[in-house]
Amino acid sequence: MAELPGYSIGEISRRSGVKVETIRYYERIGLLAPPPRTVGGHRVYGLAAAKRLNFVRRARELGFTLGQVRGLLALADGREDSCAEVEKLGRAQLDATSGRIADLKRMEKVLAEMVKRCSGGTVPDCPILEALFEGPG
Amino acid sequence: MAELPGYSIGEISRRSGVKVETIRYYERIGLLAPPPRTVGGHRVYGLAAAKRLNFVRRARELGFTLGQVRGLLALADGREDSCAEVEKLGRAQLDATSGRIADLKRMEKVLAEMVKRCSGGTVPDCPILEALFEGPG
DNA sequence: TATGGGACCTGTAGTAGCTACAGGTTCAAG
DNA sequence: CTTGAACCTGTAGCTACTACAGGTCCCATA
Repeated sequence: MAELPGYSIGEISRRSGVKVETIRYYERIGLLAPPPRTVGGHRVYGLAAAKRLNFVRRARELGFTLGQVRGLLALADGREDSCAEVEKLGRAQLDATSGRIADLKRMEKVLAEMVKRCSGGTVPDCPILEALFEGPG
Repeated sequence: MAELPGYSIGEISRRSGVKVETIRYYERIGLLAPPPRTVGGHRVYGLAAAKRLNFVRRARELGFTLGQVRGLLALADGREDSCAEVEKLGRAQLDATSGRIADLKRMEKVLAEMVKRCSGGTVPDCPILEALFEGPG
């Protein structure tokens, strides 16, 4: 009976791009199933773990919260007709992202205006501070 | 000797748009000077406090961290030739904001692509989940 | 086979920036 | 004078990690 190849947490970290501490954290909060251990207590992973962690990392990079990632993983696991659900989550995330961009663009505009007004040289009263004090309330 | 008008924390909260708990929090972390109290222990503020809190709120809305806000307030207080410093902070914040927008736009693009691919109807294997599993590593 | 040192282990505490209690006191209107 | 809304303190919780401290394990080399 051939042994399955086993990977240490460090190895799986390298393969997934998720830090060792973060992997342990994910296990602690129940996002990841606890893997088997060596006699000495070290975690031993299969390649599926790296795939799963890669999924988590990607989703996090796209702005999904860990709660949402949990949902996505559940959908991915029990796969019957989950696609519509997944699409809903994806769409919601897309909307949230677009909204966040709009917010930041407004901020960017105000900041650019502030900085521009400041660039005029030495001003007695700082226009940036004025802008912050006098801005809409 | 006329008494200065005094405002309760709730009043100042309404005037500044900063929540009561948050005002107390700001005081606790030393962002705000502790105001005088009534005999019974209630905080009594002047209008300057509302102005300052308004400043903080505006700066926070523009994405400055509390540490940066602390810096801005210090610059605003000791006002001699601080304008250049303030401009530097503003410019840095502008850059950070632009960078964040660029990040989010990348995310938005990927999400939009994922969702679009999903919209084709009933698909056997969910393209969103695929994208998350198979994405760049 | 002994050993050195890097990788691993657990558990706890810290980060930002609030928010939400619990359990009590004060203030102001009626 | 009574009621009840607003205030008080102090602590714990939230998200998503990150950083220790203080120990143990694994394995390549001598």
